[in-house]
Amino acid sequence: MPRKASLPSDWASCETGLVPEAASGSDSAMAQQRPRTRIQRRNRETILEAALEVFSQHGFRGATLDMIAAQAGLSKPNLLYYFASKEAIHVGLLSQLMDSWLDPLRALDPDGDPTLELLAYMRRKLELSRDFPRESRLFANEIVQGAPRMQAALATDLKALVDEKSAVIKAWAKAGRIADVDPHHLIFSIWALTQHYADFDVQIRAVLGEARDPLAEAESFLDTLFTRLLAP
Amino acid sequence: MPRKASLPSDWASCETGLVPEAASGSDSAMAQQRPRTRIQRRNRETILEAALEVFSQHGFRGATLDMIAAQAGLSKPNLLYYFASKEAIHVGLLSQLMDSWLDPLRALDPDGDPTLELLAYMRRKLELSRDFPRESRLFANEIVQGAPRMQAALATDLKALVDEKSAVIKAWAKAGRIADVDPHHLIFSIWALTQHYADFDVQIRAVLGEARDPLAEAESFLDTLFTRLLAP
DNA sequence: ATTGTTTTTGACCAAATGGTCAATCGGACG
DNA sequence: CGTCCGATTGACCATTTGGTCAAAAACAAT
Repeated sequence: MPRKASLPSDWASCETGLVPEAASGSDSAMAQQRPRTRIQRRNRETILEAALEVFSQHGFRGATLDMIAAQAGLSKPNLLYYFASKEAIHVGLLSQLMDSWLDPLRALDPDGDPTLELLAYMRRKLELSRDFPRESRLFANEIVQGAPRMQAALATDLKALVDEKSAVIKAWAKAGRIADVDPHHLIFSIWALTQHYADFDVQIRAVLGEARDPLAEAESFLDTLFTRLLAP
Repeated sequence: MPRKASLPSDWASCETGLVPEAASGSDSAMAQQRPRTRIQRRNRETILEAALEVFSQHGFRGATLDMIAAQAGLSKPNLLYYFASKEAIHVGLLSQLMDSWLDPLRALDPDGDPTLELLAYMRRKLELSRDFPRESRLFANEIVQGAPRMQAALATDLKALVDEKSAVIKAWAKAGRIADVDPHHLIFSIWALTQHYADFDVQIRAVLGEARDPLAEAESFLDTLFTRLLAP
């Protein structure tokens, strides 16, 4: 697993509610879409990376175009050459993120061993907290403030996926293969417990003090927790 | 338990790291301290209440003095008559909050029944999420952004209290009265799971859809979760 | 080179925002 | 009623900030 990496991206300076990478086929008609030149792709990438750093640390309002420009090593007008507005950068980041954020849940296999599948899901989420804390905080910032730019995506895509997987979990419970717990809240608990280690990092480190590895300890603790919770 | 209430407050427009209500005894020497007139107490209260509403919804940078003034029904210069600056309001709110936030943990009784005590602690925290979601979000906002105005308090008071209670829990575990889990991470898990329902409220409601009571369901789910986790 | 297109930027702008201040208001008390 | 002091505010100010624009570089293709 990579310690520091970045997730995929796309062009669209317009509002992509949560549109995946698909539907890119036609490169013909309609104004410009998707990165054209290599330099465009590179600079958009640079800007999003810089914006992630700044937005995740200061929130949307707390971040300024100047900060992002400085972080990206570009001039402010140049940012706005690639993105229509500050908001467009933020939305770009968010929609890019949403997808990768749900992948671990998508990977939950209905045909696998219930407990192992759920534990694996928890571990994958914990890895995201370890490897992509900035993404986690960006998301947290957005949600805590009422998800002004994501509500739609939450109520449609997210809900759909969670409902689907909840049905799987419910079936497992009915079959007596795991304990009979509410699937939705089980998923919430995985989110809460794993993301907490990224979002509340400062608090956790302040309490634990130096010389401890919160994420490593978390893994074994959460392993125990969910193993006991799910035991039929 | 009150559905909507407010937590205690204090004057001090200066930075009260996290000073409790105590040490108020002398009302004599030293410049003005504490509310003098009734009207002052009332207005400071009004401002803090308004600020809580605004800060918790928009974060520190996202909130403006005009918003707070409007919410409080006061003029902007009037706000600044009662508080030295925007930051002073925020700090006032935070230090006032910290205390009430830790009360549930303080109440953990070393002489009580281990499982019942921990379950009661969890329930008390969940009640805070239900009755004081704005306070929870204010706190979350601050921590997610690196706790720029609270780090000191976290590393001293919070750590001290958590360490103290962790020792109690560890003793319970050693005595075989509860399962042998890491006390710090047990406490983290209680924080994560209970605060999640306040901080990520929009997400939870978006996923569950209307006509469900997240907090009520959470109580029985978390009851099950911690009961199973702690069973010796 | 020359021309046409894409990038880049210095100089600006209007709105928002935290904060100040002198002047006014209001009520308690003599 | 008049005085005094705390409370209130309209008008202002300096800075920040998202965003624009025309002109200058870079670059690509002929």
